[in-house]
Amino acid sequence: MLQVSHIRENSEEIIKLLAIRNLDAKPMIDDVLNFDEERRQLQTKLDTTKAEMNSISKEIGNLFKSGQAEKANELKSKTSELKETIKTVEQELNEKAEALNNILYKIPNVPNPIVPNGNSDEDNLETLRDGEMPNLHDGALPHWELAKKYDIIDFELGNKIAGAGFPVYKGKGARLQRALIAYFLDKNTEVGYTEYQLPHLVNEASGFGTGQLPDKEGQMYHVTEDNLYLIPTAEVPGTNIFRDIILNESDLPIGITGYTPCFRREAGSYGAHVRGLNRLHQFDKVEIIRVEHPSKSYQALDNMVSHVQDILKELKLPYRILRLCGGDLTFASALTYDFEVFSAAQERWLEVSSVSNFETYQSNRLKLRFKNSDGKNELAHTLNGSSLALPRILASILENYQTGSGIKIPEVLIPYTGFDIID
RNA sequence: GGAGAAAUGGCAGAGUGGUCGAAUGCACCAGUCUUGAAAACUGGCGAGGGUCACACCUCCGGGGGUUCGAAUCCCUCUUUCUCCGCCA
Repeated sequence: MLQVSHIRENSEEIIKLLAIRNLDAKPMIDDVLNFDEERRQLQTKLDTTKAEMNSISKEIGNLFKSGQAEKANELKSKTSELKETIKTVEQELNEKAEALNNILYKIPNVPNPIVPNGNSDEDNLETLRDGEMPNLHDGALPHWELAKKYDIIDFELGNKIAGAGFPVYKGKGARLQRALIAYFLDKNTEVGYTEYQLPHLVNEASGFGTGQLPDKEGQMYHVTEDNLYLIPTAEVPGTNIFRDIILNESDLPIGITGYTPCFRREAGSYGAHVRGLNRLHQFDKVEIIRVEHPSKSYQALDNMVSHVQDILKELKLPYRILRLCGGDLTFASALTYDFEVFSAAQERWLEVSSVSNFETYQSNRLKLRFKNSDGKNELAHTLNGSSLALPRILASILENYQTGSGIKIPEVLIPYTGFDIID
């Protein structure tokens, strides 16, 4: 969420930038400013009343000590009115603060000025296209048919065991999946990310910390018995490592990586049950997360982009990078680059990674701060990205690397798979 | 799952109704000394709100209560530790 103090000082600019998201933020910002003003007035009133109460209490204590019980009891009778005032003002204050928060939760992050205008994914700005388009042989198949032909992914079996969107990987398919995970983790740790194994379920506080709650509650699987949520991405447990802590400036930058399965209900989403691996309820992903000094976060974002780029180059997959437009930008992000890989047999681009800078939007809610050179506590910037998401990478490898005699394995993966062809 | 104990600042650890936002030690920061470092000495050192800045208010695991007054008493929840049971 945005900081109230920041809104107070930059309301005009914020409204202007939020317009990039096609959002008329003026009414909400005005509400914030009004509620904040009222909140502070109530706070002052409460504080002075409490101060009065405190000084009377102190006096009573002194009177008792000096044996003037009668006087003390006289004073006591004065306090009941103050108590009443404190109670009612406190309640008003809580209501006001809650109203303020409820609006703040609804205001998305302020986009970076370079975010292009636009309504949908069609307006995203392609910033780079690279890699060779494969020349497929006649009779090339989409990955779901390849999966069947070589018996490496069983969608029906997953359907039987759990439901649609829970594929079962078998034999070389399972091994390729494991190879990709290991390869991605190695690539990430090579450039300095620390590997973590994280919980796959998180509590309510963590869901709030990264903003899945209260808004997107319906998108997560909820274990009601224990009030835990299955993670939709490693971002949730990974970023919550840093909830409620104050770092030293010298601790920055921090980079972590982790593999986790991701669980998504995809409730109400368009094409929830599209074919093959394109959209699943459970999938694997290796994530990178960074905590950065505010002055360096955009440099870090560039770094992450070129890192993901390196991996796609090594895998020799044709890809493009998109700078997401205002209409396609996720709620908490200030700037996002999406990576899409061209899947030759489907003849379409598939999103395989999304790399974002959240600036202080997450850290404000997380209370993730560092002590800056002035000795003041300052919110750090958080960033994250997939490096990378498995299913669509797998799909594009299967499709792009298919030949008449089997599916070749990208060279960099052979040490991980132990075989060089699926046939 | 059963029985017991505990939760205080970055860490350790005092504090059982008022003078406690909290002793002390360690860690950390600044300075003196030193060629430099260490040691020693001096000073500083939790967070949030509020203010131009002060004042002032809040926070001793979370929530509620008793009281003029709560870190301290009561209720409740959570977590941790020990023992027993079960178990990959």
